Amino acid sequence: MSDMVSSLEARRVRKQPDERRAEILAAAADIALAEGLECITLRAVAERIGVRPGLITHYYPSAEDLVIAAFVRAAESERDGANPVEGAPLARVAAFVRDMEAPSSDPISKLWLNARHLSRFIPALAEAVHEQEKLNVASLLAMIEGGVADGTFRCEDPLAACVRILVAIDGHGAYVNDIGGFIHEAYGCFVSDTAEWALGLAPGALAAARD
Amino acid sequence: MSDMVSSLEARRVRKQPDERRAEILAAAADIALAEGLECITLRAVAERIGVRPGLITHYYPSAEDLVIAAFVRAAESERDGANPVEGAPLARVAAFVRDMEAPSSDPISKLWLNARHLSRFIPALAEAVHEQEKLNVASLLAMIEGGVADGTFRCEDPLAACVRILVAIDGHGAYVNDIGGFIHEAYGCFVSDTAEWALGLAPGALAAARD
DNA sequence: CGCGCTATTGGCCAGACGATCAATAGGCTA
DNA sequence: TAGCCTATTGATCGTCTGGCCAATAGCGCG
Repeated sequence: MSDMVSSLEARRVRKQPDERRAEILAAAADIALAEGLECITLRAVAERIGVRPGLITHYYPSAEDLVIAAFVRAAESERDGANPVEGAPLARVAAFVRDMEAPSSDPISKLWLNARHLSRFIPALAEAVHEQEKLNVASLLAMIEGGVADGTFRCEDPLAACVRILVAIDGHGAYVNDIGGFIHEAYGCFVSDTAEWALGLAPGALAAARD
Repeated sequence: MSDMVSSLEARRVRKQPDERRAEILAAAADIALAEGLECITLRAVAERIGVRPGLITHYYPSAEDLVIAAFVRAAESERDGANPVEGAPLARVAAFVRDMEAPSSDPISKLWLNARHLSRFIPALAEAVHEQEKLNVASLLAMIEGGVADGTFRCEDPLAACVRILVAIDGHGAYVNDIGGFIHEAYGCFVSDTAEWALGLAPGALAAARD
């Protein structure tokens, strides 16, 4: 037990560039979700994976690029992770809306709020946000069009309904950092209510679809 | 012309503490609206009013307190500035909604987005945001209740309608830093549409109320 | 008119940030 | 097993931040 994984680990580990790059990006994405994009510093990322700050600069010469890449990765993994492609349109939208309103979505809500604000100062991040937005639109729009085709949803303009639901999600997410609960229960189910309104469903139809 | 207002102004001006405090707060609020809360630094505020950074610390020993005070002041001045107490409820809500959707509200939208995100790291700011929220609710709720009383609006729960409209405003404002226009016109009039839905108005009723 | 109170200054500190570069050492290959 | 390529380090720089404190000078009062 002379050289176990001691607390003062100083052993230098050499990895393949691709692997190291992926490791750095994963660490940065973790920080983005858990602590915020502003906390993605050379030193914070380096410490998390047990290397020296200079190495982060070596793989990401511009720290700003790492921040943007971390946001993209976090947003992508979130979209891929919780979007079941199976099931009826009503059930899929109901599940999507439920997830968005659930506390489990707080980290991703915080990330989007974070990225939307930071886009003010980082134009390249604004572009990445816009790109991820379009992907979210495509994902939700597909669900809606499926429901319109089989008569479940009743709306003239599926894209308009999609936009309304996504904006509602951002409105809901804007309060993710608030203290205490909100003033009224209408906040907690704002996304559901808006979705029902936008999709021409009866009030409570989405809540009922969650068996 | 030996000593005009030269570019290298070094003359020391002595003011009353109250006056100086107000001057500092006003400068900080200006920065908050124009550049963002993160740009309220001792040096930035000092330079704007032609004093040395140390003086800002003298009046605001905690720079964080100045940031919070600047947000409160900017939010208050905005609420006081554009809320006509006269007119019919329909006209007042229509004007309020129109203002929120207009590009002229971009600075205040950016400020709220900014404050909501920064609340994640500054608990005291989160409290201030919550306080300003309650004031906004009270202001809008009064308008709505007036319209419900005279039969203009048809909604069972005025507070629920108020909450829905305010959340819609935040959803709309979340895109204030986006590049290019949005994908669909449903975004541009999301607040109007949501307000009509929440208040039991016919689609287009608010737009029509803007003579 | 001159004195004293205090608003204001100048200087300085420690800490965190991104970035750069020569020196080092890990691990594959011959 | 010896050696080379390069991934990784350590050290250092310049800049920004908030915060502190003694010294200075503006302005009102006597």
